[in-house]
Amino acid sequence: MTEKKTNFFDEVYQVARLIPKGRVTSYGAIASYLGSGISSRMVGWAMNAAFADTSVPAHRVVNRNGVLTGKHHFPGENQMQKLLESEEILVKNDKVVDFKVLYWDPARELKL
DNA sequence: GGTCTGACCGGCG
DNA sequence: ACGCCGGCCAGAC
Repeated sequence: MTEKKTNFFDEVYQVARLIPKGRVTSYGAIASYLGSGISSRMVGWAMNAAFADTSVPAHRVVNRNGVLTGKHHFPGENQMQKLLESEEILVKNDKVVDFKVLYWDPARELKL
């Protein structure tokens, strides 16, 4: 099989790009949407490379608590928050305000 | 070439 | 309620 084997990295990028503006999602949500053969940790690791890609809004991906866990990886400590605020997403104490409201679940939105 | 960590999550004690 | 551990894949030392 010359097919690419589980390049879940690309899959994560695709889903991340599908995140609507002003919305956020979690690593586990993407992992769950991609199905078995992937865990949240891998999403984060994939995001590490995705964050280097401006085409991938990695700043819209947060953890289950809605906390900007990966903000420390951005070029600026407040870079991630700045990007979120730029999209009308309020961030307080490194946490997304109304996270559950802005939460965008691919397994729910893309399922239909 | 083996081991460990890594932006997490969920279950179990 | 809190703490620890296991799990999934891949890259780095």
